[in-house]
Amino acid sequence: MVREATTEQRILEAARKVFTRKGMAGARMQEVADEAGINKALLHYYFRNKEQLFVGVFKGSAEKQFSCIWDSLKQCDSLFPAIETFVSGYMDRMIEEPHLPLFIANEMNRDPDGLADFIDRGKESRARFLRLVEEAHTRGEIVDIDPRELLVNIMALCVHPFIARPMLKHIHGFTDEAFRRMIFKRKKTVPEFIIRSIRS
Amino acid sequence: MVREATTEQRILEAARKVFTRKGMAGARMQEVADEAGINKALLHYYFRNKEQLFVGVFKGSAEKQFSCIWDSLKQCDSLFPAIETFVSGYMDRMIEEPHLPLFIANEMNRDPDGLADFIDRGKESRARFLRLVEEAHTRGEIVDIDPRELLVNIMALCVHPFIARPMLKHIHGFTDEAFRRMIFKRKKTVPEFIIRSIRS
DNA sequence: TGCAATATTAACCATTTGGTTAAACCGGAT
DNA sequence: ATCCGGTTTAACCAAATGGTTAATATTGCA
Repeated sequence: MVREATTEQRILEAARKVFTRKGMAGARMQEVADEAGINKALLHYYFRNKEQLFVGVFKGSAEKQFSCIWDSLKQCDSLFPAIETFVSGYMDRMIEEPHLPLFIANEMNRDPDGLADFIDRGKESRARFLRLVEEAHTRGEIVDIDPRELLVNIMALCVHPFIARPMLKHIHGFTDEAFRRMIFKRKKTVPEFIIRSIRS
Repeated sequence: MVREATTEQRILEAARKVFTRKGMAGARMQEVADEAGINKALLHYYFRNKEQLFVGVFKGSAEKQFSCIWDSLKQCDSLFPAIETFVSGYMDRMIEEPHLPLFIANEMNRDPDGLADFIDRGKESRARFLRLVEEAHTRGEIVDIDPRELLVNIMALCVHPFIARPMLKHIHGFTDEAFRRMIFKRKKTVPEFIIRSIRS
């Protein structure tokens, strides 16, 4: 029952694999073509050039990443469950595509202005989360903390293991499976760590 | 009174600038030569090829980074001051070279096995820190937490702003100066955030 | 001074790589 | 069957890029 993908989809999927692993600078058009099982010229038939293909990949990946993360918050209307949901959803997403955070960070660093538009997805949910923090503080549930700073801290605790994965694997001698287990453990311990810190 | 640097040092310094900004894949030998103000062939005179030059840069940068961070801990013999010292030292170091964390993460991701040796610097200090955590827990000063997980959390909170810098700058509309101010603020708030969470 | 070793350069080379072109393929409408 | 548009490919091209070479400049020293 698998609808066979269109050529354009096959290309985008192959490009996603190659670009997220090697980055824009390290990726080779020939490698994308091989991965997709097509002739290199077809890449230029569907996407004018490497830049266009890259943008197609980055846009899709970044928007999916951020919408996934933020949309999970829509049901939450109190802070602590929101934090739990956010962390859990974020980590689930990154387990699916462990290379994505580093890829996005990297390319944003290379071309901040050109790519800025693609990371705006989920702005409303983000604003809503910041409001949840303020309200929780008003109700005296949490200590006084800059909501944006709290958000940075939460994202830091979620993302960092995936950014530092090769180093963690080397220092701790993690296998892929052990790394996965650590992430699963963190789905519980990270929200606990955060909430212990801010609960008043 | 500035001792004029040797050509090899000039090359390494130029290469450091280019490599840390563009990465191994994105860096161009010609650009390094231009940055150093010398002929491209000289690069191959002092360093056999791009890979060797890259290794020279990475080794120096990574070892300086990690030794800086860990050596700052040597005087501390209780946990909370150690955390304050660690965070403060880490951030000072990264303000000097904001691109380094992403560079290291990126290249470790590209060639984990080949570069693993260069990130081992400071192993003893690291072990000592883990012991400090255990002792603090034994004395009942902190809650029960996996010391390695605590360390990951601390590093996450230090490093993440530099990894996500372009995104933070875009979302929060930070200028370079505003970003610096945020980091300086975090030198105080991050240790507070951590200690609030683990103090029992 | 002059010579030998080292340092530096301009010119060049081979390969890689993004991109183009013209021809072939293929499915559907006439 | 045949024509036609969109699709796919093999072959090709020019620029970029890492690397080499042979000649020149510089330095230290006998």
